Amino acid sequence: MAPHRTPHVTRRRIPEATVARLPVYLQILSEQAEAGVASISSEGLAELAGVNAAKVRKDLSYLGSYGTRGVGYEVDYLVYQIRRELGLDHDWPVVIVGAGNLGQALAGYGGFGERGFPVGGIVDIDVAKVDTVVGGVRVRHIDELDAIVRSKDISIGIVATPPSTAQDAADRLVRSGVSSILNFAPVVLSAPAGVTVRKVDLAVELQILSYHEQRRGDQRRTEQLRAASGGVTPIAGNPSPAESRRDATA
Amino acid sequence: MAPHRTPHVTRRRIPEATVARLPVYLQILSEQAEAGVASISSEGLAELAGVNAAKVRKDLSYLGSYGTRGVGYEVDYLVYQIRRELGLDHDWPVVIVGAGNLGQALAGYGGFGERGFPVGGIVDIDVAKVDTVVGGVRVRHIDELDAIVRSKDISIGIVATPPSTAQDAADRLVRSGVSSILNFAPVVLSAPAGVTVRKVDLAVELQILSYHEQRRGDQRRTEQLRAASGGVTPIAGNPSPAESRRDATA
DNA sequence: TCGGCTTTGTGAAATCGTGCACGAAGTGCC
DNA sequence: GGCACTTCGTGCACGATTTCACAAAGCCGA
Repeated sequence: MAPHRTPHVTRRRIPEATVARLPVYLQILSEQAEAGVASISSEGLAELAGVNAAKVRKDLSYLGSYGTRGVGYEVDYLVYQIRRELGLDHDWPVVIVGAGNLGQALAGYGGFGERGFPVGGIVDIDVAKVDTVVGGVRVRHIDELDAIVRSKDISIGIVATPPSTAQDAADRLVRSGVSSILNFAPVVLSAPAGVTVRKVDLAVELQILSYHEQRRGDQRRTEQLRAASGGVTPIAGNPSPAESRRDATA
Repeated sequence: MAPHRTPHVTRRRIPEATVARLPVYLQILSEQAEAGVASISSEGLAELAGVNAAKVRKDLSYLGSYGTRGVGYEVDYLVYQIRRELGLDHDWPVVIVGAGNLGQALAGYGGFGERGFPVGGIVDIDVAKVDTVVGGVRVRHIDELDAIVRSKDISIGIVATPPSTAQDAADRLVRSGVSSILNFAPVVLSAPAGVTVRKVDLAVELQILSYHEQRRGDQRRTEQLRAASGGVTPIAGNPSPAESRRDATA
């Protein structure tokens, strides 16, 4: 019989929206733990995370029942549970494909290693880049991708190539055995079922902001028109009633 | 009476989920236009964007009725309409706060300017960084933020500081008159109503992937157990039936 | 002009995510 | 031990989003 590592029976599936919020809670809770806070209420956590308290409770309820009524949640234990659920009880080395501007920045950005995702390798197709060192890691040729992935048992790959070669990069990653891909190239990648792909597109984020800016402009213009045309003068309402904050991802 | 610039009466509000997809369609359509494709069906666009065709039609319907039944959509016209709706008919200069690793990479990443978001300025609080040049832009001191924002009429700010100073950076941006913020720091920013905040957190993205990886591992272990315990042997089912692809943002 | 074919635009149903409201459970004071 | 108070866990209603299904519309060849 296989040794029973953790008694971690796959509990009910966690909704994607919740999964996207857990890392945020984790971040906040870690800070609180650091600051010596021992327990926190759903209200308190909600405040810090900028969400509704009921949502926090519902989210946490997917982990099981780890709160104490009348008291709140024990910070340390919550940190432990969330880390376990997210699979953060061990490191996940990542490999970066593309050592251009973005790839270098990602490799140089210490934040990954600290948070459990050390850069296990960075590769590029351009031989001129090979053997240069970025963020303490030597760039290797993309043909070595297989060897790197296998030797370090990597399952997460990061695509940081120009758009034209992104699909090729993804295909190579999949062939090497990677099953999760974080794509920074502004293209839609296709991958076989069983491989999770997430995309981060900076220009898309800015375009979404642009939409809201545009909309604000329209609104102001419309209001000015209405005011100028001598209708009922609005009595200093909120400058913008709707959306107050938005947190992305998901 | 105010001059009637565009006959752009604020049409019905576009759902946030749709707004997040429009930039992706735009990207694809621009490529198609480039390649000489004159018209495209919802089916074709859906295929390229990795979404459902009905969704594409509904999304586009929020722009008005720009398709021709039996034929499809005229690519050029669609590009024009989406750009207009997203407010991309003019540039939106941005200001970057924080000239560290990430700030430099963002400034150096040419993709912004090309897609309508030129870097109008980059500031840092550290005088040692001031006057260095990154991506063709001279770093200036954060005290000059006001002047930069006003002189270039900037409404979008990018926070690329360490987490500890991110809220301060955001506050300064708001005080300078910026009304949209893209936050790269791993903290939850608070901002007054009327200011749109979006967050991009690379570690969060990786943690979401980690969750899925973890889950896959659990599943495989469970299957092995089931198989080993001598039940009905499954006849080579899909290694992982569920999720095939996911595109991020929002 | 007509009939067959394609593809859009959109009601309606199904699904997913959010927030309220409240019973249940625990704490601490008297 | 009992009472007042706090905070969790969750059923339920509501709103947003997705998907289906199909009538309406346009194209084209006969």
